[in-house]
Amino acid sequence: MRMPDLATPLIAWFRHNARDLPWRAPDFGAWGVLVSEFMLQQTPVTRVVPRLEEWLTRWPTPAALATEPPAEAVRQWANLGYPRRALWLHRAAVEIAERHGGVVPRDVDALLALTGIGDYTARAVAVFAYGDRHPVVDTNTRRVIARAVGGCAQPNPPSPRDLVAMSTLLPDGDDDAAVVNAAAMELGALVCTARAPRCESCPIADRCAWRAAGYPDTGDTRRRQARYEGSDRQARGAVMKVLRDAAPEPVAAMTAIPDWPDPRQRDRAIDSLIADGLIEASDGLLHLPR
DNA sequence: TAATCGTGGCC
DNA sequence: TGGCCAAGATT
Repeated sequence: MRMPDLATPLIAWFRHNARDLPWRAPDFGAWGVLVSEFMLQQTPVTRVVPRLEEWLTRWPTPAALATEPPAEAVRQWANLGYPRRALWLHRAAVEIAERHGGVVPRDVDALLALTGIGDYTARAVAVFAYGDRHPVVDTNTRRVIARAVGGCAQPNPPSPRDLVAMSTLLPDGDDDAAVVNAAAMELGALVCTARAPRCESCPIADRCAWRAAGYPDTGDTRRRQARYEGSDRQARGAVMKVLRDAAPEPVAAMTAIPDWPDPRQRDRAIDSLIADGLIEASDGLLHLPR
């Protein structure tokens, strides 16, 4: 099966339809891109934008963040969710200060060696901050490729094959690689969405394998998210909120979420947060990590 | 490989 | 209203 040229229409579409997002400013910098990618891991764009501005105003460089205790990163993270990302971003900043002279590395393997950076984030930084040619594959891109190339309604679970598939869509030179990567993501976010895709305004509809096949329901391998209400995650989130709001003052362990319906679950949440390094305990008091 | 990990908006 | 979804990484 020959691969249709998707890059050309994607580039043209992106030039006219890309959202004006802060990290797309030409002088935004590698640190800003790195912070934005951490925040964007599973958190919607609209919630990230204001927090990102605050973060970069307070810590304009990795070294600035590295001089602060992790507690400040966790507190500044606020309600973005998955607070371990704040901890990992702080660790990454320390590693960048110590191992890379305070400069966000450009090499993908060096980026992958940083705490909290995986296949997606490493390549996103190398491509969007430095303009190098690598495949950048997020959940949007996987869905676009699954439909346009694979003819399936939904992507398979993430796999190294995704990187190969995206590579074949990139133009040869470095110049447009970043645009095509960003365009595939943007198309998935705005047009080729998970629910109710807007195929009537899709720039590659005329070469979409899923459309050509008549939009078959190819099944759905996704697993349902666990219920949040009443979960350990909810208990952990409640504990973290109490400690964030109290910081820098510590909180007595017995009074953290005192009215939680299940005391055993509350204790389990506290223990797991300590194990994760998100909180610390001393003399029966809980506080954010110093 | 599969489970785990927050939070909030949307339909 | 409750399930689905959101620029993933780690273990």
